[in-house]
Amino acid sequence: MGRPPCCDKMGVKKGPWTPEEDIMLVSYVQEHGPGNWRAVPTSTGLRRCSKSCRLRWTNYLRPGIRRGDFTDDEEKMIIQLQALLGNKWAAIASYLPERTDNDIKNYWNTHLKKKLRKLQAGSDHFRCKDEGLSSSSHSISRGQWERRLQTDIHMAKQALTDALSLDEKPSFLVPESKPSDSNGYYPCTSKTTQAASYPTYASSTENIARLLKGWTKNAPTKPVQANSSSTQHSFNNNAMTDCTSSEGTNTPTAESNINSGIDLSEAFESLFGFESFDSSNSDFEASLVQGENKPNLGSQVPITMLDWLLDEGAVLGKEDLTNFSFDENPDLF
DNA sequence: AAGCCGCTCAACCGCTCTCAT
DNA sequence: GATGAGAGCGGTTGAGCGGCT
Repeated sequence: MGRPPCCDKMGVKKGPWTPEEDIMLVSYVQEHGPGNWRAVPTSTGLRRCSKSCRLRWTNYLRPGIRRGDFTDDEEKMIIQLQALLGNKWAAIASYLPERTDNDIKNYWNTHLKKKLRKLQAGSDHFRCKDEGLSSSSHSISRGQWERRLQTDIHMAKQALTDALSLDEKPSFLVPESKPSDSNGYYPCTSKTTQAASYPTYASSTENIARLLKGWTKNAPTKPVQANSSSTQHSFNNNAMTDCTSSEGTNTPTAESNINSGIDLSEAFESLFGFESFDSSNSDFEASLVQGENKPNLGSQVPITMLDWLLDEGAVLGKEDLTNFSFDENPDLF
C-alpha cells in the first residue's frame, strides 16, 4: 500500500469550502447523482480532490442530514452501538442515517467519552440505576449478552426470510404508520427511539440553508456562478426563511433574516429534483441505510444490510436494533 | 480589553477494502 | 491470482469560537 495521496497534485485546494464550491458540488450531484467522485473535479472545475468532494457531500451537503444537538435516545443508541461495535462509526451511523459518521465520531469524542468517564468515576449504584448506559456498567455477563444476540440474530433472520419470501421490502426499510415529518421523510431507523425527535428534524432544506448562510454573508455582491441554471435560480431566491433549526440559532445574525418570502424547501426540491423525502422513496432510504448511495441504485434491496444481517458473524440484527428501546429494556444494562 | 484556555467540528491524512481488468 | 484505481473508513488536526481570568 502506501499509495500516494490523491491530493498531492499541484493546484488542489485545501481547507474550508466556500459557498461557491458548495454550489458547484451540489450542481454536479444534482446532475449526475452522488458517486464517481473522481470525475467531480474535472466535470465541475472544482480545484478539490475527489475525496474532499465526497466528504463534503457526505458530511455536509447530502440531503437528509440532521444537524444540531443529539437527542437522549440518539445518545443512548450511540453509546450502546459503540459498546457493541467499537469505533465502527460508519456502522453506527447506518443506524442513525440522518447523522453522519463524522458527526457521531465527533460527538463521541467530545461529549460521550467524557460523560462515560464521569459515570465510570461515579459510584456503581449511581451508574447502574441512573444512566444505565456505559458498556462498563453491563449488569449482565458477556455470555448472557451473546446468547441474547444469538437469539436476536436468529429472529431477525427469520423475519427477513419471511419478508423476502413474500417479495416485500424488509420491514426495517418500511416505516410503519408513524406520521412523517413535514417533509414526509421518515428517518429509517429506530422507530421507537426517534419518535421524540421528529419535530426537530432538520430537513435537507436546512443543509442548503446552511450553505446559503455563508453564501449570503460572504458573497452578497458576487453573481452566482453555479453551473446549473436551476441551481442558480434556486440560490438566487435566497430563501432563508427556513433557517430556524439549531443551526440557525447558532448564528442568529442578519443573514438568517435575509429572505424573500420564498420557502426554501421549494428551492431545494427544485434543486434536487425530487419531492422531499417521501417514505415511498425506498431507493433513497436504501441509500441511507448503505451510508452512501450509488449512482444507479435500481430497485434492489440494500444488499449491504442484508449481507450484514445474514452474515453468521454479524453482531446484531437490524430488525432487533431498530425496534430496540432502552426504556423498554432497562434490565439489559 | 487582552490574553489564555478549552471545546467543537469541518476537513485532511493515511490506510484498508472492493472491484475491474 | 496479481495489480491498480477508486471508494470508504477511522484517527487526527487545526481554525474558529466562547468563556474565563
